[in-house]
Amino acid sequence: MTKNKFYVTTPIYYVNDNPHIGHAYTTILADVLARFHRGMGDDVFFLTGLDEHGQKVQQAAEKRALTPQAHCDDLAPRFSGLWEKLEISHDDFIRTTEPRHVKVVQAVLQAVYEKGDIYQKEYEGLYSVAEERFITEKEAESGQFRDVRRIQEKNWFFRMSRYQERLVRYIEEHPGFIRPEHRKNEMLGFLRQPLSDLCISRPKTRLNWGIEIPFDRDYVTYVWFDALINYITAPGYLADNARFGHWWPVSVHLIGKDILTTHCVYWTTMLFALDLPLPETIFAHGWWLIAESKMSKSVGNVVNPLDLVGQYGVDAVRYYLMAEMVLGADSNFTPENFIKRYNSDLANDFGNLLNRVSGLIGKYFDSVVPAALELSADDTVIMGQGAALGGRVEALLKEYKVDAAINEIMNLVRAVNKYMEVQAPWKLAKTDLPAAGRVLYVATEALRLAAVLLGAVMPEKSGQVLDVLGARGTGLAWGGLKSGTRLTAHPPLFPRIETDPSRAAGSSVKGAGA
RNA sequence: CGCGGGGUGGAGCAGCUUGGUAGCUCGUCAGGCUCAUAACCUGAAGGCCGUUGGUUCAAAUCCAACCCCCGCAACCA
Repeated sequence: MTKNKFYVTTPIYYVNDNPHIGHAYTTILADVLARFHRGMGDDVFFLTGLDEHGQKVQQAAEKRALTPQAHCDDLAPRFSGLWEKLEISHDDFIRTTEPRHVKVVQAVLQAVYEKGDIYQKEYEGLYSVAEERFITEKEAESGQFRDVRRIQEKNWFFRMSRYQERLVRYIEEHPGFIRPEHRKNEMLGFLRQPLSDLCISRPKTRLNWGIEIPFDRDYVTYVWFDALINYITAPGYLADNARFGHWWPVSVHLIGKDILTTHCVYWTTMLFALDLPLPETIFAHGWWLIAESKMSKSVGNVVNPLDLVGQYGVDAVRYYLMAEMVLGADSNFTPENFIKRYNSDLANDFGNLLNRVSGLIGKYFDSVVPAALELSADDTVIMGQGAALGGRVEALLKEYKVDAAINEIMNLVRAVNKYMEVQAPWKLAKTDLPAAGRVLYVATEALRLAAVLLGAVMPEKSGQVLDVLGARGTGLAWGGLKSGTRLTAHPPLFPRIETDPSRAAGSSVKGAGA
């Protein structure tokens, strides 16, 4: 069996930003894909990190009377800490101020310069001091930019226009390159206009918190040839050829739809200039729309999904974000919606199923997993569904249909609940104990498979289920659950969130499995 | 005519490529079961598949026009 490699990235986030649901969503998505691929036995490299240069960082640092580096060092843990809390399993966390990155950026600039793809010219345009960038006429008209002035400045430009035709051809010849499909069309539409060259520098007089351009010490490079390069720095470009060759090209860059052009045009033409293969896939997901509560302004209850982590656990939030959003489309977040999904999927279907089987095995088999000899036709149906699940989930994930993959797993859980109802092992136990044991084995084994697959989405809760079943580390083949294993006691996996105040008051959830 | 995506029972989605009983989850109503976290299972109600024409024996599915929503049009996940 050959190991496939899977290299996944998130964008590097701007260190000055406050981490929010968007950062978290992209990163959790990357984590789920990484964990799924690890589970399938693939060789995985999962990269995330921080963009630490730029004027905003410089200004913020000045305000705090810190060096920019000290400022970054102080802010970086806001992200790395959140990732720890969200159970993110990245393999590398790159910061653009690290020497390994600075080296690569300078080498890349030098190489592209020598190739003739970087040149200097006088640029005149409208500049927004507040936004730290040149803006278009149209943007200026919008009136959304403060401190707009027309300035002239010599800068270095990347000859991006040169690669336009080649890029269009590449996109057309590689259907899976830009996803979802409509984003590809968007890019092709964008590329119908002539592409101009990309300004990649800032004079140090205006900005010095950046990477110095090796062939002109009066300038630093500005964002593109800094930030985007991180995707090749981390896997070892120019530092470790064997390692880099193993990982590159990246399997998928996960991005928000707002930075589509950056990745599909700027980054890819940079790669052309470097004679490197393009990413296999650039996937742009949608945004979470946080519904403003029109009805209860007085309460001011705009809930950030991340706030729910403390209350209901990181796994529940990860599950919700992954199951609810159709990848690529926008989604609405509401607390009501979250509670609905939590209760119906996690508490009622999944968590409760664990209670059902562990309770019955406790009652009739002294908590020892019974044997399953000679499966009936009904048993075989469940077994077949369970055994096929891994393949189905894998196929859906290859299409980036995370919500559908999760639904597929939940379908097995629902089927097992139904199977239990039909077989009624609590009745069988009174007349035919081995038959009851057989049913309970089949149900529990199917639950185990669901838990293994859900491990990518809910690492902690999945682990808890597998611990109860004494099956941690088992795989996707039917039969991972061993007869004779003693189940351990456990509290309800996902206690219901009680929304009916008449019930919420006094009724505490009784500890099951005890 | 700038380019593109979409309009499917109360909500969110699938189906459209390769026309032929409109499917899933949630919600609602009724029943069943009683092992379980008032959970689980079954059944029902609810859709002229944006509008109008066309092709066809037959269209949510193909074609045309129109209406509405959204995205992109050089850097906020």
